[in-house]
Amino acid sequence: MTIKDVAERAGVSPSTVSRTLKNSSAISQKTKDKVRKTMKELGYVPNIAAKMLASTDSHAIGVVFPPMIKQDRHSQPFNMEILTVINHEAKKHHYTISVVVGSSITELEEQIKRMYAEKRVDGFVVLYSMADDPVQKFLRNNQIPFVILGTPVDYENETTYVDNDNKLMARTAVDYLAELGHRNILFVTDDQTSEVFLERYIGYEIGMSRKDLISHSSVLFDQSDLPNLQKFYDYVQAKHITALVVIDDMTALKVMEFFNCHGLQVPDDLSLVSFNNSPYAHIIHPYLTSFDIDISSLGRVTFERILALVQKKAKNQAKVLVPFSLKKRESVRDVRESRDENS
Amino acid sequence: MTIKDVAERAGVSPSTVSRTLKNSSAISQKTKDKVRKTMKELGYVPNIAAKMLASTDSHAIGVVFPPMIKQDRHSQPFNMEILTVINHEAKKHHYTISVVVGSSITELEEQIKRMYAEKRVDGFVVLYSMADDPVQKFLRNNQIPFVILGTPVDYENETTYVDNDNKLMARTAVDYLAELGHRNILFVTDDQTSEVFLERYIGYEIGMSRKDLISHSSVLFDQSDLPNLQKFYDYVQAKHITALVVIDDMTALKVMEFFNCHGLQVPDDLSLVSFNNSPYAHIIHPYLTSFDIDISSLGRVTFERILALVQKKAKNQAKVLVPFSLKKRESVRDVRESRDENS
DNA sequence: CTGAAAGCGCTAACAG
DNA sequence: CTGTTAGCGCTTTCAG
Repeated sequence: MTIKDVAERAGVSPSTVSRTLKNSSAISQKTKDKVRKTMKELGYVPNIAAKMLASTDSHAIGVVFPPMIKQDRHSQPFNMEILTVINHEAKKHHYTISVVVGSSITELEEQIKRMYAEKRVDGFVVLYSMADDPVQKFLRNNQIPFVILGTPVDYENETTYVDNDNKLMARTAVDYLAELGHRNILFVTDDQTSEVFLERYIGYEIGMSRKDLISHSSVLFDQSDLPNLQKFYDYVQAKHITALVVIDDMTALKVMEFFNCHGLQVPDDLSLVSFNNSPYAHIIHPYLTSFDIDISSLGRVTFERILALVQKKAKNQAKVLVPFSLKKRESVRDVRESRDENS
Repeated sequence: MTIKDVAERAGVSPSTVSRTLKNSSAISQKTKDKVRKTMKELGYVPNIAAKMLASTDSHAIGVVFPPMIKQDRHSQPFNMEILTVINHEAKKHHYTISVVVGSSITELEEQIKRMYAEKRVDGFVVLYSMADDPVQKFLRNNQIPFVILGTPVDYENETTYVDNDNKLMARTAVDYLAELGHRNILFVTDDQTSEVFLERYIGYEIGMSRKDLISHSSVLFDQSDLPNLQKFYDYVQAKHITALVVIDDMTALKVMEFFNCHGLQVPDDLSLVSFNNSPYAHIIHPYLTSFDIDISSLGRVTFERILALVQKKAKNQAKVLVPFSLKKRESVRDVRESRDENS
């Protein structure tokens, strides 16, 4: 089943068939219809290899996952969800998704280089962002189309990216907590290097200062680091912390568990808001108050952008911020009443 | 950078370079060395499209995920972990992984058909197994190489698959619980249609009958189905159930939470063993006693099999059972002492 | 053991 | 608006 067979059967030349495939405006509607009909009849499907060879584009996009350094990374439902959405969009446009996964940046880098050299993909979607990322550097230096799902650290004005407004989210978290009477609020994370942490932390700081509250350093929550855990606990007690903003739902769960073991209950003693609104938010009570980051939109827009780039329908840069929403559930308590009692 | 450039520079013909690439035995070692050296010098990377077109194989494998019907499916760390492992193996052999994900079987089917028609992949790895799966049927009918990660429902003797011995795992769970004095044991699942459920449930039944214990019907745990939840609770009370075997860690967590809300504690009132030993097993106390299914081996073996199939180095059928191990943690209690007291 | 040459199926000037 | 033709880079007979 080749283009030739179709051409012959339809009584036209191969190039006409090819043009019909691309829906070229240089072909009359009548001919197109005829050709399309015989394509259907013959069950013709274009051979990708030939198309790639002749046109040097592959109709495939590489999706680069963050390095799976810690086992925990695997458990972030985000990865699978975004893959599903992106793939769904890709399918609509007859694109295929190839993946780049690895346990180290180096591994990712090697794979990307090979994929690019082999011309297997037309461009990449990068699902993470961090400072001095060799992957990003390589893509940029070689002018390979890519879009970041996240906020770039460098070259922000030269790279296309889509993200939520992380700063605003964190500010919103602080505002919400402050409204309910919380004044001593802490930011907790499981990683202090990622750009998303940085953005959210800054948002927290801004939010705090706007409310004339003093912001604290972020605390790194690592289940295996007992001494620090102890310090964290003491700090919460000493500073009369009543609320925590936590980097993601899974970490929030762990934090909750930690305090629970030490006699502090969420939300009675400690309120908690986290990010992502993943399935983790509904597993155990209290269900988590969490920001919905709208993964569907993130994925859809991301694919639209990379498509525009590889098809050169877009100039080189664009940034898109996808709206979020706060899902209010059980992990936050209104502490105003106690204040009223005292006053 | 084409094969021609290399040929010219090395003073040989393009076909010699091509043969060197395939490490053909018809080329002298000396020539190979020379050619390889100049390939290095020139940084030559073969063009996949050309290779595909000429040889009709793509050096790519499609990985088919289970239909993401419920949001929860996204949260199974298994998917991401296995993808990482398979991709790692693929990389070693210079293969690329393309994914097939979707929210329905139909979506998966469409994608597979297209990928195959376009000759984008040489074969597939299917990460699930269920009765009357159109995907499997399509692959089988068209003689497309594929291996199932899981146990096939039909045509077991004609299809290559790799899995843990699910029956034996469930039996082992029962044995372990029985050893510690449990006699009334229930099997809990969140899905009664998958083959893995069936296998494990049968294993449970066998285990029970071997110990002369009466096995119960499996209970379907659905957080949103309150009436059934109530029946479940009553049943546990009425039958003096002391231990649960639960289909996976995430469900186990939910079950634990459910009983906790109703005043039954794990492991004091109820012991619990689950499957997969995923990160969920360590999030909150009591940490889960769970079967480690050795995802690394599963992934590695699976890729080996599909590679053998697409390279026709294997006959059409093989089954591999990967060993498992039981990680004993906090969710199971030894109840023998109380029995001793009574006797 | 090595080279020459004929494609693989499609695209994209270039003509008409 | 449509056909002709020359490749894209690699594989693979067929000769030698």
